[in-house]
Amino acid sequence: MTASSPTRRERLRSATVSEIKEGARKLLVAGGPQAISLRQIARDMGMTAPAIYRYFPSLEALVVALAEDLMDEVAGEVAAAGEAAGDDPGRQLAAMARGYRAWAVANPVEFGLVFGAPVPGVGDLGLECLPDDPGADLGRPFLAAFLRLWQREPWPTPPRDYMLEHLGPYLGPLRETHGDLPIEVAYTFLSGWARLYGMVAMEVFHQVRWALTRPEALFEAEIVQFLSQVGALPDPRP
Amino acid sequence: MTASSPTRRERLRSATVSEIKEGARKLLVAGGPQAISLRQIARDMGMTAPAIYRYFPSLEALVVALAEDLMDEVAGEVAAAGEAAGDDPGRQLAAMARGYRAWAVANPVEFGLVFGAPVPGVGDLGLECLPDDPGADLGRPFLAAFLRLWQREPWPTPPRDYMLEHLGPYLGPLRETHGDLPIEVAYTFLSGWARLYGMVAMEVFHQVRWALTRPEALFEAEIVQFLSQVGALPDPRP
DNA sequence: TGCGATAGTAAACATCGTTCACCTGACTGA
DNA sequence: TCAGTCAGGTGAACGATGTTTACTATCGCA
Repeated sequence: MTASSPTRRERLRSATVSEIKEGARKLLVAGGPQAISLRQIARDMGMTAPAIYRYFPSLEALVVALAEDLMDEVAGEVAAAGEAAGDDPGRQLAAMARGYRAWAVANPVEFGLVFGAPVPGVGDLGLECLPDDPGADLGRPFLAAFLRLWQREPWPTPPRDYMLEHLGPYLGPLRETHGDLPIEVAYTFLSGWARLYGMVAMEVFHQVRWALTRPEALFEAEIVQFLSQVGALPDPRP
Repeated sequence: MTASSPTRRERLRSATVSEIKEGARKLLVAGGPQAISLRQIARDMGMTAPAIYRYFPSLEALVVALAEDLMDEVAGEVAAAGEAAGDDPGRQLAAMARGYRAWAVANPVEFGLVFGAPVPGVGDLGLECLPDDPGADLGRPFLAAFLRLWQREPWPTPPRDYMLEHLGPYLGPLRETHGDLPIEVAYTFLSGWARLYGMVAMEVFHQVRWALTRPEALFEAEIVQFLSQVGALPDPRP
């Protein structure tokens, strides 16, 4: 009576859970994480605040659940963008990077909740630090594309010995799920992810406005530069 | 009677202002931005909450002032690290990057307040989007080091025409204070800053734990890689 | 010495998360 | 069919918050 056919009660319950999370997101978007208020959500739903405690043990737990949903949402959009880009791993990488930025720019407050400073008790409890981290779902398609690209034709990287010594011992979580991952691919993936994350967070968090009025221009230039660096584009230099 | 000799009242006042901000920072570190409470600060100071309104018009204003102080602090430490690194601009860049990361790792919550998701009303009011942004003080020494490095010997970049067309029109704020800045330097600076910011934010915000147990290792590898890319290190490749 | 700005207090208001006691209505087992 | 269990919801209450208002005392300058 659990998975096969959800009983009527379970359907109503999950609908209410969704409505609560929708209300929380609306408040989040309108006024930031601080503006998420149980009482306001309940008012919007025509309920009273204590009723929400039948569905979430605390406000914090609700925010954690919302953050997990948002992580799933962005991971889904990124993966979809990659799949819609055809079979070439280079194009897939570009499409996924653009999809990630597009989601972030379209949902800046949500981005801050999921990818920003961990709200005390949220980031440390909800998103644990182990291999089944929700972040892994986001990284996986990037990793797969890098791997296919590498198998087709390797690109220049720092010397293998250096990476094996300085990076290898700390790739534990990554190697548990991808045991056969060449360290060159792991390095390039991590380096590229940091560049992507940095570029997007910088734009969404307003950290670059003092120097650049159109961050998307730099983003596109970096995509071209990075892809040519991993041999996925004709070298853009003359 | 303003600048020359601060009157006794002014001295006491600025001491109280500092004490308030110290209390705010203590609460920030202990429990995140949400934990900054006027009443708690006042209690710790042996006062009542409304007294603080003689010094700050609102809690938000206090947080903004604290954030500005923190930005000054990190900018000062970064600049000091650069100056302590001698005359070579490559060494200066490495020292400043390490100094930035060191401050962030030592003060993660403060980093989140200054470089994380803009608290609604804080990031948008306090850190305006124009050339006198406090972020500029942080970027300036990096920019200067890049410029000296470029004047000594240029490094390979994307083609000048591409950058002039796609990036040039949006460098307004940067060019107002550095009119003669070669666009290659501007691009390298922005790209490098995004990489540095991304690497540090990723570590401090716990966005990479699922793949890497020791982010500092990747950070150091990236410093080597980047510096060799701009010709500030012997190429680490065999 | 007197006066005015300054710093501080106490009380109050609206809001918040959370807990408790209570109620009600739907589903279930005999 | 009927009794009973329990999920879902309410209302009141507690302690905490930011903020405003009215009031008071004290410091420092003329």
